[in-house]
Amino acid sequence: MAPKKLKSVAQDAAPAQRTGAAAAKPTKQTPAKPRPLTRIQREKQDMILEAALEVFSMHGFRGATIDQIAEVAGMSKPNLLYYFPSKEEIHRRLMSALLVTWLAPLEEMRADGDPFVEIRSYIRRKLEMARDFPRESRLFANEMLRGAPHIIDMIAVDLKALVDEKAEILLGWMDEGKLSRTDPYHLIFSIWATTQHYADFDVQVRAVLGKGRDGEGRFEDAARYLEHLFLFGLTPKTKVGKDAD
Amino acid sequence: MAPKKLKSVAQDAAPAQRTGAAAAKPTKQTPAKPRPLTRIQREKQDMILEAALEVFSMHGFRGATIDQIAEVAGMSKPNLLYYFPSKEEIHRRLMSALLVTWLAPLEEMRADGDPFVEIRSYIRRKLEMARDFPRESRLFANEMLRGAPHIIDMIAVDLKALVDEKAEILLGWMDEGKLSRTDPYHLIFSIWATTQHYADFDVQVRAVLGKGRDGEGRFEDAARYLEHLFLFGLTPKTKVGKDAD
DNA sequence: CTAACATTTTTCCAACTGGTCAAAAATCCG
DNA sequence: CGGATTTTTGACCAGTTGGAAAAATGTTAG
Repeated sequence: MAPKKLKSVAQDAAPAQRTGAAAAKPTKQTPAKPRPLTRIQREKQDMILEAALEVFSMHGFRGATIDQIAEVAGMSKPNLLYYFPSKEEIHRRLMSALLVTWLAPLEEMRADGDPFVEIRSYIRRKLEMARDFPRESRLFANEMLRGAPHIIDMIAVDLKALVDEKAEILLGWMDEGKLSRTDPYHLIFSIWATTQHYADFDVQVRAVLGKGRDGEGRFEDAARYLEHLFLFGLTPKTKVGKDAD
Repeated sequence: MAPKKLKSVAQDAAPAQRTGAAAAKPTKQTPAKPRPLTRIQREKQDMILEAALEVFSMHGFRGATIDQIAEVAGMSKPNLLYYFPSKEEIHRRLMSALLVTWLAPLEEMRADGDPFVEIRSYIRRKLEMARDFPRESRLFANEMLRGAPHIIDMIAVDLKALVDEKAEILLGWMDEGKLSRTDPYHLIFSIWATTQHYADFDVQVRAVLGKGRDGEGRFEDAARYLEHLFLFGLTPKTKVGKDAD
């Protein structure tokens, strides 16, 4: 229930070395002595990334400004730029951390589990993410809307591989008659779409549902509905006799 | 199949009267003599709106620039500003036209039709819109992601009213036992989510599905899958015996 | 042709943008 | 303490942004 903090994003990228052209070595990677990176540095970087998440997720990359991010992070623009070399770099860091987080729930789907249990808990995990990390969801959506310029590669490689793998599992279940036969890819798409909708289109959901039944109640309604939609939609005809509530 | 042009958006807003403070009357509306608006003016305005749709739908309001819109529209920035007083106004026009278009498919859902036929064709209409008007879908999504600052009122009033009405219809069908009993609001949300996903997350869908099966095939797969998902998920237990396909 | 009008282009501007830099201020550490 | 280092700040810059003015160029009716 309590939104556990996402794994800290910071890892290296020491403050911009300003001493001469020291760090200017265009060796692409500069792993020569990553310099431990003090606790304060990590904290500040996290504050910046947190603020950047807030701003990027609302306005997209181009619509966000460094000043705005700096203000939300509670520091001056030059100070922020002391910790990150550029706006792009902040975004990059945010995106690569996000991708890991975003793929995790699907990775957990196990071939040796019960199909319905696996799918149900996958849906629930995704729905929880939409509830607990709406900004991450919007950040992702913003990137997608723009054609995913910064992550298209990872999408086309890592994500595709993962989905291929899970689609195979789903197909296996269908072959065994444990699952109604449909397109496993579009099945996954529909889980993504329906769950993330509650984060990305939150305003609309709120406005349409009105005041009553907010927060947790809303979430439970959505969870119950989606469960109904997917499970009964996927129940193979042979097992249909089951009369659940 | 051929994406029929959306209704022309232009309606009034004559070229910015520059003669003195003529049009400066801050009376909010300036309907005093709308001036017929020549064919050429309407064409130019449409070109601008078309270009603006292209740009706004990719970069969001803040991320889009007038220069960019002007370039896409094939004219200079001041020339564009001759037809529209400001960037905001262009966006406003685009949004209000969009809302009408966006609500239309749901309005067609009739209480006196067959539930499954009605829902099926609603899904198909929405899916066709995602295919034929992806930019409109993304424009809408972009606005939602930012909290819908420009259309929250219409969402909370007109859209809500429409959804309330249709939810009532769905509830009626459920009462009559023609539809499995679930939350009608979340049902509508899930239709929106699953169909618009194909426009908004097109890059991802493409990347995951890979080269093969693009365009029409893709669309048909999605349509077939969604039909399966929703219809079987909504089939009341009493009618379940039907062994399709 | 020409006056009245519609359209387009050129020039300009103030505010904002991402980003730099040197100096000041904090902090660390022996 | 005092020097070295890290962090923060203020001034600054070149390019971009939304937009205004006005001059220049059509266009059209009489």
